[in-house]
Amino acid sequence: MTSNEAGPPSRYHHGDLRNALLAAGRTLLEEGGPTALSMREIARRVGVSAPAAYHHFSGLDDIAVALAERGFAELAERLQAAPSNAKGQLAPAGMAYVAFARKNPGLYRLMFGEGFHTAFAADDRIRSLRSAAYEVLKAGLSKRLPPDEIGTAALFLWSLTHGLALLMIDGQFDPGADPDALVAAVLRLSGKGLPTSAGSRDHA
Amino acid sequence: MTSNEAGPPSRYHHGDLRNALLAAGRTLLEEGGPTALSMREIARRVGVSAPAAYHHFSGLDDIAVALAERGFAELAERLQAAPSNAKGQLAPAGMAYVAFARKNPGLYRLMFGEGFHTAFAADDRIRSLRSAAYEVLKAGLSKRLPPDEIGTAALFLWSLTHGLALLMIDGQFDPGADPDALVAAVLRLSGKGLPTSAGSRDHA
DNA sequence: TGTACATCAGTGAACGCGCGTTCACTGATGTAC
DNA sequence: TGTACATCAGTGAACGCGCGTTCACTGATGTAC
Repeated sequence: MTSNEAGPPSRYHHGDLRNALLAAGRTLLEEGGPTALSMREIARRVGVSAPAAYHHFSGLDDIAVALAERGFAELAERLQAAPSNAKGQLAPAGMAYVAFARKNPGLYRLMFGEGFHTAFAADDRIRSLRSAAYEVLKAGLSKRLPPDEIGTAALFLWSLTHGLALLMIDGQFDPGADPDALVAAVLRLSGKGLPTSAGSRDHA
Repeated sequence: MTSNEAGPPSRYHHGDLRNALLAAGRTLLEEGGPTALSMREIARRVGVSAPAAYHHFSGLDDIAVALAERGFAELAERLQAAPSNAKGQLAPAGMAYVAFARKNPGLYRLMFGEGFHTAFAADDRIRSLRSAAYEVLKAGLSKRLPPDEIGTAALFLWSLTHGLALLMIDGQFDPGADPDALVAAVLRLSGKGLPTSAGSRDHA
């Protein structure tokens, strides 16, 4: 008789309202993007009055921050899990990055859009999760590049994956029959472009 | 005594309200991004009642479309004016692209965000201006690449510039003391990455 | 085991806001004669 | 050159909406004795 079984449909005390609100927020995000995020709609979906949410979050910003935190944590995890880090290959990390954005377009837009930018910048956990994700990128690069080129190369790679992800998410081009193959092909160009394989070293 | 001199501050008939509304809309866009775009606020800034705007636009979407049209026209123009097209170099076009976005961040977000996506997709002029801009990119590539690789390469280049532009616009990283130099450095990596200079051809 | 009570987690009603849009209107303009 | 009138481009008031948030409240829970 714990409170997290698939329990009685309505109780006065919800039992796990905080998580339920976050789940609803996330769904809402995927349905209508960051601008659709709304206190009242989230509460409505959970079947609870809007003021109830204030027992768990200080306001809408607070919910957005919590959602973004989870998003950055998941993104960092996916990047770390990608095989790229081990072998110094970049494409797998890039694929994982774009795949995350494509699977969670609303969340991704929340994380990187300007809407809650100031709120996110003030949140320590988000800041550290963000930089953790970025470090994964850089770690992959450190196996191929001299230290002083890593910063630029990381920004290059981030720009490419971020841009590609957003273009796809926003439906800015026709991805054709096999979007994954297209992503792979585009990312492959980045690999060729990085100095390790771009110069004469491959052929020396 | 034409109506577009720096004339009497208030007349009943404005004289050039349509353009004034668009100008105000653009300013608003730069101040608060696409979500700040509002019929009432635009009218307020021009010093006119909100319903007056309906004599010139069918609604807010219509204003957004008109603003985006101008944006795409300007972007296409800047890309065409970049020296890249002539010499087959890509960096100048990339620089011009990112520069446009950085100079008009609100407009750029309007153009490529999801907010008015359906409205834009239904607009013929926007569609053709968009593809005109894209053709400039492809034209530059056609001088360096076999035809069957151009599609992927163009998407690569677009992703890179789009991503870099948005990361900068949204303040997602610290651009350091010389942002332009950073942009140039990042774009340079893309040049090295494209097959023309990436393989052994440079060294054969 | 039973009861008093503090605490926690909900509720409905309400406030004030800004928005897009519609309406019936009026003032200004320009054209026909 | 003067006047009637159609047309155009504004106006203020109003509708209905959804929002974030606050308030005073009540129902449920769990702990001390």
